[in-house]
Amino acid sequence: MALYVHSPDEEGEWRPGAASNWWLHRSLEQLAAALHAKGGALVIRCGPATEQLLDVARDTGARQVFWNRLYDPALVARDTQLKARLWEAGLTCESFNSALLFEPWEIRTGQGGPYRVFTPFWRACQQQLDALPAPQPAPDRIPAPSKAVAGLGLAELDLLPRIRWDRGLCAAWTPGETGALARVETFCDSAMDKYDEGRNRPDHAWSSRLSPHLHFGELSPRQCLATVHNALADHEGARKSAEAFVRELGWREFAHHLLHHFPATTNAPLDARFEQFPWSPDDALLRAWQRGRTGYPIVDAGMRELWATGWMHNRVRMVVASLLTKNLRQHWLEGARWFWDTLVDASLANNTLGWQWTAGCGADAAPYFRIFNPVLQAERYDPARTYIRRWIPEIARLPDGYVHRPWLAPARVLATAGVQLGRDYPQPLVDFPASRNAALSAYATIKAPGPPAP
DNA sequence: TTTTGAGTTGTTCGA
DNA sequence: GTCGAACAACTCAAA
Repeated sequence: MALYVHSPDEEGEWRPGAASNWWLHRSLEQLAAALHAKGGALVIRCGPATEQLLDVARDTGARQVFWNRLYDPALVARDTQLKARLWEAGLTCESFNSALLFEPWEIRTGQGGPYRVFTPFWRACQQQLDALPAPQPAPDRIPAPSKAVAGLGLAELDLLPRIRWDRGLCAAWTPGETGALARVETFCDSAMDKYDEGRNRPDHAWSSRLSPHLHFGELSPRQCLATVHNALADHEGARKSAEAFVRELGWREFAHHLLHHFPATTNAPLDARFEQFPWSPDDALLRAWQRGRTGYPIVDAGMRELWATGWMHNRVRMVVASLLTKNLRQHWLEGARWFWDTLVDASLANNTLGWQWTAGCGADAAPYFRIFNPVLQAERYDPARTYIRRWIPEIARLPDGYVHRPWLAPARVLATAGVQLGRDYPQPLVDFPASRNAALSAYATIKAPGPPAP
């Protein structure tokens, strides 16, 4: 018998957000249907996991409990206690790794410690990739519970939004294992061979979009690996792109490695000097960024894509995060919390790594001068302006030369395109060169102090 | 212990 | 337009 226990209170401050809940509902719906089709059933419960599990075990007479491990710090603590309580109650427990290629504690430096830099971490992983066991096929039949077990209806979990803001999500995604397998097949067939370059292009569907499926366990990274290897046999020319794709799986591993070894980084910078960083909290700036009204088209396009579909292209994530933390000087946690609520692939490990990396306070020594120029990034990665025009229709009629920087358009051009800056589309919230220099100065204030005074 | 090479994804400036 | 250098110095990981 399969059991899902809904217990967001046990996830503390980082309980799943609205977009994650939408996905979860759809995914559970699919899972229940898939189990039913094989003769089984999904029992849904709500409440503290330990009590619910003990209760279900009493009802069913179950002797053994199996699950796949989770890695968010609050859930590790919960599941450790859970396992002890179940053993005390006479149940046999066994947990497995399905979510990751390697357990976060398995990969160690020569000194036995955790890695803080991706490249050596990934080199160490690569030496063990070939030894990974191949994924096993799912069973054909799943036995039904021997007697009826009380459970909730999915709707009782109250996961779907009350007002229908989820239409864009419905159109963009197919949650569930079937959708996940279809996505990975489509990716291998149509985009994998150009992934090395294509993954940077928000104007095309050339990234894998597997992140929410991976996050919800509908697909495992070992399955991804196996599928990619099979596809490689067909066209050898894609080797470089396949490596790039597998390396992205490696980043996911690295994020979990860091979260395991530095669990406080969900809320505090890994680089302690950043405790002193002169952030400049401003609700109006934050809100404009959230709503896609910064005046920088590539940023606003990304924020609107996120709001509409629950997802944003990774290249654009970096650009919007750089603008928020560096040019607008808003705390990276504000960005992390917004992503947490709006992303269907919100993952504590990946979200924490991404935001700390962009803010410069994370694991890799991100050089202080890495501040994305939203105009250059837009021209490089949205050369035909299709991404901007799709998400910012109010400036779509501007000629190519001004779509990425409407504030430079002469009055006559704006008038012809029917755009009045400040009314139809905002002026930039900040001047890029000035805010860039201000950010560089702010970084200088927290640089390593000189030698200690005598 | 010391040394050495290197570090996801960038931008700007000047030749 | 293109290209290479500069942008600080530091920390990490391995030899």
